[in-house]
Amino acid sequence: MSTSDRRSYHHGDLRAALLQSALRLLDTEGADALSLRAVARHAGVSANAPYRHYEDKEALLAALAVHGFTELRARFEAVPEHPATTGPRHEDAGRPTDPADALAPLVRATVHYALGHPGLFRLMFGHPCVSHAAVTEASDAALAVVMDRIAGLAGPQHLTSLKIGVWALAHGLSLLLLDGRLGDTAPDEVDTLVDTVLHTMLNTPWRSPTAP
Amino acid sequence: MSTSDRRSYHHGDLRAALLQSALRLLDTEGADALSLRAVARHAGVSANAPYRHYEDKEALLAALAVHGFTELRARFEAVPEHPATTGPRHEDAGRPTDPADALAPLVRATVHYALGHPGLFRLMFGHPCVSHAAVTEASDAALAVVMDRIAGLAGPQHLTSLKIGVWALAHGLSLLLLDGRLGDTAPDEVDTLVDTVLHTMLNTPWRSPTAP
DNA sequence: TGTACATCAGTGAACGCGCGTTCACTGATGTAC
DNA sequence: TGTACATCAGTGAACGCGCGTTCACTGATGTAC
Repeated sequence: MSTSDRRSYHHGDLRAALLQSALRLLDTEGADALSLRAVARHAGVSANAPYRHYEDKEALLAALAVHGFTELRARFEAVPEHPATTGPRHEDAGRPTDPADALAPLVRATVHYALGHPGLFRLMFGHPCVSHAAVTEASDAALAVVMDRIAGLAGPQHLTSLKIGVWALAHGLSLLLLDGRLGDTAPDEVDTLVDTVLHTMLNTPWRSPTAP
Repeated sequence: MSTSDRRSYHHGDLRAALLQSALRLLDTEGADALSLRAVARHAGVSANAPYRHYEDKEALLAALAVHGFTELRARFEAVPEHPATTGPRHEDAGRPTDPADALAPLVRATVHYALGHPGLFRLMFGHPCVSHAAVTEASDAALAVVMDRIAGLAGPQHLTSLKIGVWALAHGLSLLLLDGRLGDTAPDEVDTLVDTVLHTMLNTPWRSPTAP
C-alpha cells in the first residue's frame, strides 16, 4: 500500500490501473474492441492478472459503468444551483426566470461528458452489464442530483416528468452528436446547439409572425 | 425468381431470408451475439453462403440498419398529419392547438419501434456500420418525414431546433425505456409516459400554485 | 421440343486468430515469535 | 533485529471455442441453337 514501485513484481494498484487502461481503450478503440486481454496488455500485465481484481469480464465492465456514472454525478454536482431552483420565491426580481436557462447546464454537462468519453457513455447506456445492482445504484445517484437541481422549477406533479424529459433529451442529444447525426458540429458549437434546442422546446408557441 | 421452393439446392431468396434471420437474432440475443455464422445457421444454410449476397459482415449490418430506418420512416409516414401542421391557418377554431399533441404521435412511433426491435434500434444508433452512405441516406429520409410532419408548427428559425429536440427526446426516451432506467414501465403505460413528458416539456411554466 | 453449355448459388473443409478462462507455479510482502 | 512461514499478487502455458473469411467444389438454372 505504501510504495507503488511500478517495476516490482507486485504492481501496487493494478485494480485502478486496469480501470484506466480499459477507459482508454474504450474511448479510443470502441466497446467492441475491449477484451480483457487487451486491457491487461495495455496495463503491461499478464493476461490472467485481472482475475485477481475482477471476477470476470462482466465485472470489469460493470465497474467501468459505475465509474462513469459517478463522474457524471460529480459533473452535475459542480453545476451551480440556479436562482430559480433554490426555493419557491423566484419572483424577487419581478422577471420570471427562463427554465431553459436553469436546465441548460445540466444538459450541457451530460453532452460534454458523452463527447469526452464516447465509448464509456455508450457502455453506460445500453450494455447488458448495466443491470448489475452497483451500476443501477450509481445511475440512480446521478439522477438524484438532477432531480435536486430542478426541484425548484416545477410543482411536484410535474417534477418527475420534467426529470425524465431532461434526462432523455440530454441523452438523446449526446448520442446523436456522437453518431454525427446532426451534421459536423464543431465542439464550440455544441453549447449553442444545446441552448437553442432547449429554448425552442421549452418556450412554446414558436409560430413565427412570418405567416403568409 | 418464380418458384421459391425451400427444399431445393437453391434457396430462392436467401438475401431476404438472411436479413430476417439477422433481425430475429438481433432482437432476441442482442447485437453482441450476432455473428455471420449464427445468421447462416438460423437461415439453415452453410456458413459461407451469405458471402453470395453481402460482401462481408459489415455490409449485412449496414443493410439491417437501412432496413430499420426505412421501416421507421414508414411509421412516421403512417402518422396522420395533425391539423396544426397542415398550414398556417390553425386558428380556425379559435383555440390554438397544443404542439405537444402534434408531436406526440411521432415520439410514440419511435418509442414503439424501439421497444419492438431493441437490438435493431441500438444498432441503428451507435454501431460503426452506421457511417455507410446507404445508412445515412435512409436515416436522413426518415428525419425528413419528421421535418415534414412538424413543418407547420414553428417558424423557419425554430424548425430545425424543434426537429432536433423531438428527435433527441424520442431517441432518449426509447433508450431509457430499453435500459429499464425508468423503472418497470408496462407497455400500456408507455404512451401515457410519452404524452406526459411531452406536455411537461412543452408547456412551461409548470410552477404549481402549491407554493408555501 | 431437345441438347450443350455458361452461369449462378449453394456446399464442406480448412485457415489462422484472438478470445475468456483455468491451472500449477513463483516471487514479494507482512506478520508472529 | 532476525528468522519461519502464511498470504498475497503476479507469471506462463495451455484449454477449447466460435469467429470471419477463403478455397476448390458441385448441383441447379436458364439460354442458344
